[in-house]
Amino acid sequence: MALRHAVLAALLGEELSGYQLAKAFDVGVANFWHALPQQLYAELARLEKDGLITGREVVQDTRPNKRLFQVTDAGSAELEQFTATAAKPSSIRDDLLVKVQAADHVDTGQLIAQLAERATFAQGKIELFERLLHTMRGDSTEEHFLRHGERIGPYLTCLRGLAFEQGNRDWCERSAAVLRERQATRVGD
Amino acid sequence: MALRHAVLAALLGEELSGYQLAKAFDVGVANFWHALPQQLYAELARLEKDGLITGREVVQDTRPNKRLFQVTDAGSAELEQFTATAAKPSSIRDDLLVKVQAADHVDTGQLIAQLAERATFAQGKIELFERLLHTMRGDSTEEHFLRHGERIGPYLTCLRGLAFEQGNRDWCERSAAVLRERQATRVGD
DNA sequence: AGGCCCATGTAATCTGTTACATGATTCC
DNA sequence: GGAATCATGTAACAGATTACATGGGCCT
Repeated sequence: MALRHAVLAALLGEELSGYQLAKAFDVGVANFWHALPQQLYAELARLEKDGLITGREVVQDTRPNKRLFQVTDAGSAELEQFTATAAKPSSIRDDLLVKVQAADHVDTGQLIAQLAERATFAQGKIELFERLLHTMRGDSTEEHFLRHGERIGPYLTCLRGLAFEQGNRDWCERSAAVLRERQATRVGD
Repeated sequence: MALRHAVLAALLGEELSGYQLAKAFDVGVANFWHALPQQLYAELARLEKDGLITGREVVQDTRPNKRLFQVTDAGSAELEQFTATAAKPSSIRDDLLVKVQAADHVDTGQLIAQLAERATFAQGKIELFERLLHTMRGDSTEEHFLRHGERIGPYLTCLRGLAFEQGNRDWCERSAAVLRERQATRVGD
């Protein structure tokens, strides 16, 4: 039941609509959790029913109306309690790693192509995260912002996302290079 | 349907029983995928039914009998095909990140404690992965092993696992330090 | 005219987790 | 004597993904 808490955490600083939340939880941005729009709309309905968030309708003329949600006191308390319970460690679950595990038994060309593609994707996220970090800290240095900034939670999670994608990029490039070199060696044997 | 392929990839090099697989996919070891024993037994049954693996009974007197599974030609072909399809990027999904996202609104002491605990856990995995890597490459250097070793797939995925846990450890320590310093600052204000 | 963005959902299916069940052997 | 390890599952439930549905406005 952690999506529940992820949504609460996302709504802490700002009122958001389901649609805006969906963008924040999308693969392109999600720096601390990932979920699809359908899950989010369902979760928002449940959270509202349970009184942990409240929604207010915002009428728009040029676009469809939307509902903005904010966390209630009960929601805050729920998050507080969640934080107090032990977290189980997260683990990797990645299609690409499965393919690399089988690297010695499958088509190397395909694998190298996919590693290159993933490295590019990771690079894109790295640049996005760097922009986000810069926006959050404004003109301060990171050091100063982390000491004196008002809201550092999102900054810290974004730092983790950044390091994760740097890890992905570096590992993809290294693995692709290794596989390429072995291809060349085999030909030369 | 990637658990299916993760199991096939794990069985590529060696015959394993459900129990042995379960240990390999456990949180403590899993370097490229994670799954519980129940999932694995179910998946093995399905894979065997579909002819992608075959099992053979091994009778033991001092321990319960076990079934060892190996990948069939059809299983290999399935993996090959899986490798050819595009992989969707993996994303982070971690309770601890959710808590840090809410760092500015929840009990800081609790959070610091959990970050410290996670850092210790990560350190344990780092040491485990380092031992595993050393075992796999034997007396060769990493460079030499990756160029000329026979089976490098598991080595590469283990490298990713290692980097991931180093990232976890470093981030946990950094975040805990930041939160601790802010606590101190607040008291001193 | 075609495609993307805003905005919200329902329904069916697939995957993953939690709880439960059994029973012998080895280690402390 | 009690805990951990070996060894294999079933059943119920929770969570996530895929497919489908709707409809106006904006951009090229």
